[in-house]
Amino acid sequence: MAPPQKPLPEPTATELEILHVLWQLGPSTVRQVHASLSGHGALAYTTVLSMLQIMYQKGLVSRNDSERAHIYAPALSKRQTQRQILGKLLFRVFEGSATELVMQALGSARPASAEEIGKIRARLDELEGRRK
Amino acid sequence: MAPPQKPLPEPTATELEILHVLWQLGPSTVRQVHASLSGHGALAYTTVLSMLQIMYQKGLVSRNDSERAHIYAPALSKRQTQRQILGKLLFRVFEGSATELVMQALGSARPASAEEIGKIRARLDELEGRRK
DNA sequence: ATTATGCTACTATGTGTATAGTACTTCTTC
DNA sequence: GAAGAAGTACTATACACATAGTAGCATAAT
Repeated sequence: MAPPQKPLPEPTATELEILHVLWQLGPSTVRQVHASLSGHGALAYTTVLSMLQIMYQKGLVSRNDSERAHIYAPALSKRQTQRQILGKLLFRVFEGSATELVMQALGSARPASAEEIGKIRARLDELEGRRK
Repeated sequence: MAPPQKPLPEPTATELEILHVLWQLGPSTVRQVHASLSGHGALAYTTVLSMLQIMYQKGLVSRNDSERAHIYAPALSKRQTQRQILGKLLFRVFEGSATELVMQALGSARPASAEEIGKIRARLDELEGRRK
């Protein structure tokens, strides 16, 4: 079956775990993903296989089946995925107010080192510069 | 049945829509929620009822059934809920990096007015002050 | 009092998620 | 070439979500 051209659903929590592996390792086989995921209450090999098949159907990953062991790769970059999810969240949870989102993020989550704060400031400067 | 004392699950997308209504209107009957929700492809009255019953079981809303028409109220404030969701998201999607989250939020979503940016800066100052 | 109205409880269905097993196929290695 | 290993496809199950209908009870209206 050819990769469907649907509007790419949001990955679920488990799917995200798998995607994180793929972003880190690059294109990988089921076995590699499974190995990288094995730790605590690890998933069965066939479960990872099933997940990747489902994700392929959804279009969340692409796959190369020219070799015996198919090789899966993320359809979208980590950045792109993060943006997509954040975009949805923005409306679902924050009624579209990016500022509220950022303020909450800076309030609840441990904010970051001084250096990190600097990076955020730089970004703000950039935004203002572009805007003015 | 008494309100269960479980660890409060994350509200789903539909549940959030209902919560937004409750946050806006304050404690409300099913009818009020349903009315406030009716617009586009509105839900049936009984669907809203069912949702609220489920949400009550989950502990997402409290309810006062002293009157004939039960009155539902959010269990957590909007702020609290937003934080909870953001906290989970932080790990699911951003591997715990609050800075990454904020940067992405400032990059993708329309960033906010100059005034809003000021608010964010103020928050950063606060954080630095506290930390140094 | 009888009817009509409004409200909740209970039940139901279709779809998605998470999880995994079985069976079939294809290499690889004696 | 027979046997074992490794891989995928297909099937299955249990639970959650979204949606809504029906029945039964309580209140209100005549």
